[in-house]
Amino acid sequence: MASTTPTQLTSLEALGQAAECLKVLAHPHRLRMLQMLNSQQVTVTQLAEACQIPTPMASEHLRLMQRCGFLSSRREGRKVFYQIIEPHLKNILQCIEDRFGEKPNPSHSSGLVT
Amino acid sequence: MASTTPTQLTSLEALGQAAECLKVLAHPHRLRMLQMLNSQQVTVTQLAEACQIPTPMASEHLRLMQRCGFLSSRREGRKVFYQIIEPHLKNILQCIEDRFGEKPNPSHSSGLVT
DNA sequence: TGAATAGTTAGCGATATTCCGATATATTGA
DNA sequence: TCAATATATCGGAATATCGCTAACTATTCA
Repeated sequence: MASTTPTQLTSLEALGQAAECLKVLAHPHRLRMLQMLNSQQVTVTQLAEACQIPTPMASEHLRLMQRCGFLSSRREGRKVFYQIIEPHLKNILQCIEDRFGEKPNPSHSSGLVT
Repeated sequence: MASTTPTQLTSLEALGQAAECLKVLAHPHRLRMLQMLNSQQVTVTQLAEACQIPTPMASEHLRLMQRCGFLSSRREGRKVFYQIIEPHLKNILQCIEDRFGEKPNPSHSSGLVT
């Protein structure tokens, strides 16, 4: 029988997966890493520096994001490059930037502010 | 000494706020509540039922979402109605549904997939 | 006023996250 | 092989979150 699932809601199971992913997203350092990986190719050390954290922590964050399917990694010499492989991530990052990104240059803003 | 802030990244401070909000989003019951509130007007009890949780927990989730600016509430008799007031939320919910929502009936989908 | 309905708040144990220092692995080059 | 660089993993302490039950407040109506 299971739940009634009144309208056409997403199943709680799927929402559970979504929540897991959002939980991974929900960290300032991981967000910054993704933002960087979204536009450039950077090393783990560079990511760590950009977040002002020790390298091991950067590595941990990256592993977490790899585990949940956001990233893949590739080694080149002694450096490791991570890249975004989850296609929807860019969209979500864009949403987040729309909401939280500073607009230092609101020249021709579309003015959809409150 | 001081970070370089290489490109035009969102500040860690802003990303911290974003992370807070994402943390609030990152829960299956809260996601379902938002999904319902996005399309209908429902009571706390109805939200609790849809999530299959006791009313007090639903109330807690709603309070949390209200605190972080997602929702506002309005009393009508003995019922309380919550509504989404964060304008960007719909966008983000849409992104989440695009990624995690089952497509049981892709009849006249707008097909804006990659 | 008193009972019923609708929501909220409080307290608490179990579990999960976060961050850190220390240690380990992999690669390069002298 | 040894040292240096780049990244990864481990163990643990502090903290936060989750889910629950019980008790409380607000509103309606008989």
